[in-house]
Amino acid sequence: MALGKNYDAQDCSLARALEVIGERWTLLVVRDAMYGVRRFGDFLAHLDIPRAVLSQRLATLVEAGVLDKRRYQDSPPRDEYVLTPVGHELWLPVVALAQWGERHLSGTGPRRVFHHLTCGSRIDGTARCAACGVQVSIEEVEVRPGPGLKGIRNDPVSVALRTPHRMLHPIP
Amino acid sequence: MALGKNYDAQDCSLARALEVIGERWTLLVVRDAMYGVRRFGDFLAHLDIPRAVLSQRLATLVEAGVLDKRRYQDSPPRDEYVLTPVGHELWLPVVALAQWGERHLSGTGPRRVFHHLTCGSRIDGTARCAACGVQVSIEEVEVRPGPGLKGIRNDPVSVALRTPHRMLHPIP
DNA sequence: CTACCATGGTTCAATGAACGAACTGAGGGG
DNA sequence: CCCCTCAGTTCGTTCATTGAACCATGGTAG
Repeated sequence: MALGKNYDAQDCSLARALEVIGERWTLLVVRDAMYGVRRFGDFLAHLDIPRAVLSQRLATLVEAGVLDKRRYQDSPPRDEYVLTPVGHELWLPVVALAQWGERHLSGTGPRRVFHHLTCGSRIDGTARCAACGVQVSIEEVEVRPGPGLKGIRNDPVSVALRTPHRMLHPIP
Repeated sequence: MALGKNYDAQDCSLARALEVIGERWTLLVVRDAMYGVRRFGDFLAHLDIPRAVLSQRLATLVEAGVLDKRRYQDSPPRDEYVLTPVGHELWLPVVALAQWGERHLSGTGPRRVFHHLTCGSRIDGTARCAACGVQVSIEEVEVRPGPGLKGIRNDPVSVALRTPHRMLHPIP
């Protein structure tokens, strides 16, 4: 779908949020960044998204302060996109939505499961650790493949996520 | 914006969720339904959305089981759109996103504040009551206007929300 | 020095979605 | 009989997404 960008008439924080992360593909780009995807080519291969759209979305997210674009080598010059602290805080909405989708729209059980690094227990839709009972920030989380995962894709990101992986740590 | 509808290549619960609530306007329709908006004309006036788009979004949400369309009077025949239990569970993602928008994108402070009906304390981005420490479902919540609210709009919904209002209860 | 490759884009024509104004249709009410 | 309301549908224009092709930078191999 195409989403227009603005909801000018809405005096509402949700509308402001949607102007940043409500465009098509944007929240999936953020999800990938949370997994640790950082390079243009990896986003591209994992998302199956037109290059022009990815380019535009990354620019929007950088401008909104969700991603930071930074040089990680000079020769040849290469930039990577990394989540800022503002981006980290999208963790809560993202888990909440993913859990809703898992509960009501996915026939097959969870595709990926989030675990608390320090205790290993599962994290629920409010980003709380079931065992510890505390709010868990994204830095303390590990993704593991779940029973509903089909594992059809063979891009580097999908391959890396077939084994447990610490959130935010670089892929591949 | 326009969002295409599918993310076929993504084997991910978040992608499934976005196929339902990720289209332009859809999440704002859900938010309005949470406020208690039920009639076509009220959504229309409050959202400033093209009629054809609203019509299509309502149909999608009904089909996905988020809204229920039901006759509430026979003469003249009139239908209303009401959130289902599946729709109620979008409460958590919606507060989480709204709170993120409020924290990082709204200059002026919260536009609307959610309070726990039984104790009156504020509800945070994980839908927990600050005082009671429990998870609060949408049925037990009241919206109140916040300091950042501009109050420019004069449609029936905006007017009704200028005073505290219990979530899900019919507007106006 | 030249050819080729990888990465990270931009450009462009075609398709599809959103927009907004006009129209339809069912059903009162005066 | 005329007019009004509510809930849509239809339609031409504008705008976003798509996907293929192209470009630019900087290695690297011969």
